[in-house]
Amino acid sequence: MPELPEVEVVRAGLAPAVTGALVTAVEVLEPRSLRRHDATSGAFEALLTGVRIEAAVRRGKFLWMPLSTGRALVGHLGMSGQLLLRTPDHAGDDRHARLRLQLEHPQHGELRVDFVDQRIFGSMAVDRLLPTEDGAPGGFSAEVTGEWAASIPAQVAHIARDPLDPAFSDARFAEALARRGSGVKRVLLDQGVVSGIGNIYADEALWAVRLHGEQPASTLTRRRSRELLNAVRKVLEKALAEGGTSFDAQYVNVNGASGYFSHSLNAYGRAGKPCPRCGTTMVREPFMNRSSHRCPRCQRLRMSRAATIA
DNA sequence: ATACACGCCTGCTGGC
DNA sequence: TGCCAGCAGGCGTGTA
Repeated sequence: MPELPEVEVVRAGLAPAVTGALVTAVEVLEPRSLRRHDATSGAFEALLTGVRIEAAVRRGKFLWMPLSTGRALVGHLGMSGQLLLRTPDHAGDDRHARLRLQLEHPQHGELRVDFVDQRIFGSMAVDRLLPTEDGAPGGFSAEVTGEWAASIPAQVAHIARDPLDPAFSDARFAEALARRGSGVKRVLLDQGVVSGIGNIYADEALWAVRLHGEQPASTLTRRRSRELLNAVRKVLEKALAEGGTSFDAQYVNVNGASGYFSHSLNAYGRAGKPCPRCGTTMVREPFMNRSSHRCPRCQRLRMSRAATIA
């Protein structure tokens, strides 16, 4: 399941191929992948055909491509989504191909972008762009000039900035933790507080700072919340560095899911295995219809402000 | 406002 | 061998 690092790898791979490209044809193979497209503004195909792509931008796990029309093509990969850059005549396993864009790029010629999504949790949509509240760029991209620069798709506007965004406010993150009575892992997964973190990197960051995911967020001292945020950044950057090395710049097989297996994970998926730090057998526990992974010795629930003990 | 349950989805795995 | 429950889990929506 792609989280921030995987989506950034997709964005970075896509950007050079789609920036400046003209959409020449659109094929909708699976209408359910357009669940988040508001058809009252026009049909998906019609809003894209003949339109130029200006850039590839990302905030958290959301990815969008500003268009010459002033709108944006927004994508979320969900659990199993991929955006694959292919040659126009690519043939192969198309069982899970949901959407297909034919592009004409001034330098690279004809290209094809396939939205492939086995579970159909992901989606694509053409959405309108709104100005950002703080006037800062809406998300991360290499290109920073254009009408779209300080804007965000309507359906992404409620998502907080991610921890790698220069405009992310560390102070507001700390305040949000201090206000919440729920477990710190829930808060990490709340995309309205901080975006880009999913189950895997939440578990990894919590392990790194020896925190129990059910530790009430409000019991963390400022110092502890700072340590947690630093750990989150470190985990995301490490994954990004590892995931970003394995794709070909020309024809990117931008695979959000496969990158995970090359990462060295300390907590996620390690139930029954020794904690890399202390050797204690790690456990898996039910959490919000999924699982949490932790070391029962390093990551204990602490009473009150004792959460400061590392 | 915050918190939590639920539905959406497919394919793989393990138990009986 | 075949069937089915369980699991993977982000996000929008609905309810309290």
